[in-house]
Amino acid sequence: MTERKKPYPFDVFEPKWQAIWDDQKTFKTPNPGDANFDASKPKYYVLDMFPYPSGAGLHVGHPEGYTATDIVARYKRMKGFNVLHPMGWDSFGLPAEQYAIKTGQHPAITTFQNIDNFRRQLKMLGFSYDWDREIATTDHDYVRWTQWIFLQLYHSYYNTDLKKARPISELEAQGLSRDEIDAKRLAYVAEVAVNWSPDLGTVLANEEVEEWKSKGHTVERRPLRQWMLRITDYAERLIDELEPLDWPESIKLLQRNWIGKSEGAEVQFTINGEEITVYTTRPDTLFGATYMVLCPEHPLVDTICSDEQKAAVAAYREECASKSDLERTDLAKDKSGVFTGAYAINPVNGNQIPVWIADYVLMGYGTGAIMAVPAHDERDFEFAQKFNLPITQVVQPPSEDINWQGYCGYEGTSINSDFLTGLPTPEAKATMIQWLEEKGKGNKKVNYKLRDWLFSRQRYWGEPFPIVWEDGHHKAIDESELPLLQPELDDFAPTGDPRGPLVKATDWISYSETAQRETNTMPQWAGSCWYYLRYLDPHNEYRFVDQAVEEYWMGSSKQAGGVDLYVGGTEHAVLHLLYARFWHKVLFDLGHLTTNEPFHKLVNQGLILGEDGQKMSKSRGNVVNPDDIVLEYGADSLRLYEMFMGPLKDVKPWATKGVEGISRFLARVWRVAFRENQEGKWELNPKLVSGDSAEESKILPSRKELHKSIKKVTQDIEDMSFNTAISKMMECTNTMTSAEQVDVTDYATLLSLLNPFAPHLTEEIYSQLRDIFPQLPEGQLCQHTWAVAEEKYLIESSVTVVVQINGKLRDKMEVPVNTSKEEIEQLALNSERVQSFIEGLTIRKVIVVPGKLVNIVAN
RNA sequence: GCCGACGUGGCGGAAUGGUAGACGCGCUCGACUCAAAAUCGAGUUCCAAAAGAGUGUGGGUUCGAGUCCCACCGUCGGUACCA
Repeated sequence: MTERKKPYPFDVFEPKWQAIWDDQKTFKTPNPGDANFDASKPKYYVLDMFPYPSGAGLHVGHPEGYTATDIVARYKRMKGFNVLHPMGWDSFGLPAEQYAIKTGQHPAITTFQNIDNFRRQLKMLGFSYDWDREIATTDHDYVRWTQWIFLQLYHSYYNTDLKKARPISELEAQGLSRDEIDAKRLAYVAEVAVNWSPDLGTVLANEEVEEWKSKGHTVERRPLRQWMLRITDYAERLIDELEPLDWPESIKLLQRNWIGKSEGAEVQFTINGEEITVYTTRPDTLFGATYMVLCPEHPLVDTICSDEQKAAVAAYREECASKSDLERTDLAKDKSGVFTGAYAINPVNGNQIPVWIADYVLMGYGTGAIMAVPAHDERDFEFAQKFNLPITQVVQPPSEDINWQGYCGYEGTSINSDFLTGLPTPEAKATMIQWLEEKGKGNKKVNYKLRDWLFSRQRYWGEPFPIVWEDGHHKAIDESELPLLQPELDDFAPTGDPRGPLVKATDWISYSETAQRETNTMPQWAGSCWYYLRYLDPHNEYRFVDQAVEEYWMGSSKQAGGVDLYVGGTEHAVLHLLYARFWHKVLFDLGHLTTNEPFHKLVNQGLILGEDGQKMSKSRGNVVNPDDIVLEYGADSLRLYEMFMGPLKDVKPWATKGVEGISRFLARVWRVAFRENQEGKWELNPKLVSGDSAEESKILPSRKELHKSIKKVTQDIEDMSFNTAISKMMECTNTMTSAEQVDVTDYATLLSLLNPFAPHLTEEIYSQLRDIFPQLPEGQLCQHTWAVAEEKYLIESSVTVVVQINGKLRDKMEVPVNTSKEEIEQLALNSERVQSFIEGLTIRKVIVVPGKLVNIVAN
């Protein structure tokens, strides 16, 4: 790359201002109780999703959201808010651990190096974070409180009457047994089928399986004893309390679908005198239940299976057990199953129906058993066809055109259904539920797709559980023993032992003569579940966050949720945002927090694609490195370009030519203030004037444009429509560029509008101008008050009114602002062009929109 | 399959139901220069221009539709036997 002259000297002043902000702690935010805290100002908490500090460094996607929040943060400060704008690191994670295994280097070392690199890159972009609040989830001090929160979960249960978490001590007081209590904890142990990767030596979340498989790792299904968090108890609240939040409707929907609420009934069938419960959303179709299906893992399978079918059933169960969730769904097209030899009695008509097992019924949802109604369920229909099972129609579709066979989901009228016959579906459902409840054969039931959260991992680089095992029972260690750090290990490699690599630390494991430590660690989600709370009070040694501080930053009497603005990618629409909401609610229930929701307003930035319109990836070779862009065009150009590309939430392709355009714009802003002299030095542009040297007529066009810009930019920032704000500032700059004179205060005001977007350039120009024009207000622009548009400069004396004939544009005319409707109509009709078009036509109607247009309807 | 978002110049994108294409990129021409770069100025939806056409397609509502309604097509994202 050849070194060419910079269009303006960003390479000199950008590092200079970054150093000033660092040294003077310009963006340090005091807490309530701190010396220079101003309680009269309203608060505003702007949060970014903190990054995982990968070895690859910052991606251009990071500065997109981070610039948006930085603009808002700087704007709100100028508007007179106490602004909290922190940054930190989500620094536990599998990649660091894999790298450690490969190189033998401790993951803490690479993690710290990566954090240093990320911090350098973020500072290079001039974000106004309060770096004194920086945290990393791997900090010992942070781990301590993550573990403390886990203990809050461990020591709580969900009280279904109060619909909130309550301390376990309440159950102890009720005299419940140890096992009964353990079965109610929000953090509990269960034997579950997991995705185990022998070569990674850990279980993986369902959504991680694909990724690691593609990297050549093997993943298998096996039952393991795991820590679980009882998020399902919160399913209802996680749906209901989403409602008042200012989130994109599509994200709310995504969460609702993920939680998957459905309303129906549980129905008791009997097999050989034993009761078995099924769940259905269509109790009105009970008369059409012609067979029953249990999932292969159902506990009743062994007891009901007939001798003749034992071998076949056992073979089928084995086949299913070896399949992963993924393989099971891959084979979704083709139904498989085996007859158990048993028959169930349908409670509504006493019919004997065959009981099958099939893998299209899942253990984890409902009761793991279904009544099959092949006439009105697509899957049951397929299955019944394949195995020649009877099909009985019990719902008449709403229209003759609809084929009832296997057609599901419609509501119609019950037929062939005894006491339900003739009833429309909603009434039939209600009637059936009432009948079941009266006979003690079933009840109304709400079900959720959401499963409990599998919370353990078999990794080294994660928070250890503050738990020990004694006599086969788990128990919490004391809070005073926190943080419980991982032992030092030279070898982190997986052993194949499903307890994880920590089993190698024999000294560490041994807690006492009789007790041993839990060797599982927490998933990466743990740290990201509450980091926004630790920012509030990051150095507190006594509490995870001080109560008064938490109440100030998170509390609000008017809105739901504490963080005023949260910006991040859609990839976290469900998991992170659901997990964080869950933890927040538990802490709220236990009295530790003031709001029941963490994030009031959520905005998702859109993905930035490569120049080729494809997703950026190393293999495609279309990755843009922010370091390169900053070197060539400067940080302000990168910031501005990413905001100018298009609406924040849209997916949009990168174009380096576009960065050049933005760089030209910033150079134009610079050249309103400075011009190059003979020696190539920048000197004051003589068009900048003040006081007596200003000629009203020469400075007025710029001033008018400026005030329009103030209005537009203010509104656009409020709407987070940054691209249009920038185009308005471009227009204003263009006006000043071509003006003969510009009043220096007008120009300074433009700089203050641009300051949140391009902080380095604007501070540099302003500080230089203040040396020449001492009448300008003191201090950095970012500490000034946001400009207010003056009405007198917004008023125009005349407007362009367009004249349409039958909706087609035919003429334009310039009229004084206050011209009456009647006058405008007359002027339009008198226009020569209009005359030529309406010649020979009859005018039917004339519509006049004052100040805008005239539409003449004629034929 | 289902759910959601989106379809506007050569490109990124603007448009409270009221002048479609702001602003920027690219391109063309001009000024400056020995020359180039940079910069500044003019132009740039299509058609040679007038007329006309034009916001994925077809209908509808309206004096007037990119915008509202119905149907369809396409692209992207999420989800996947949830009974």
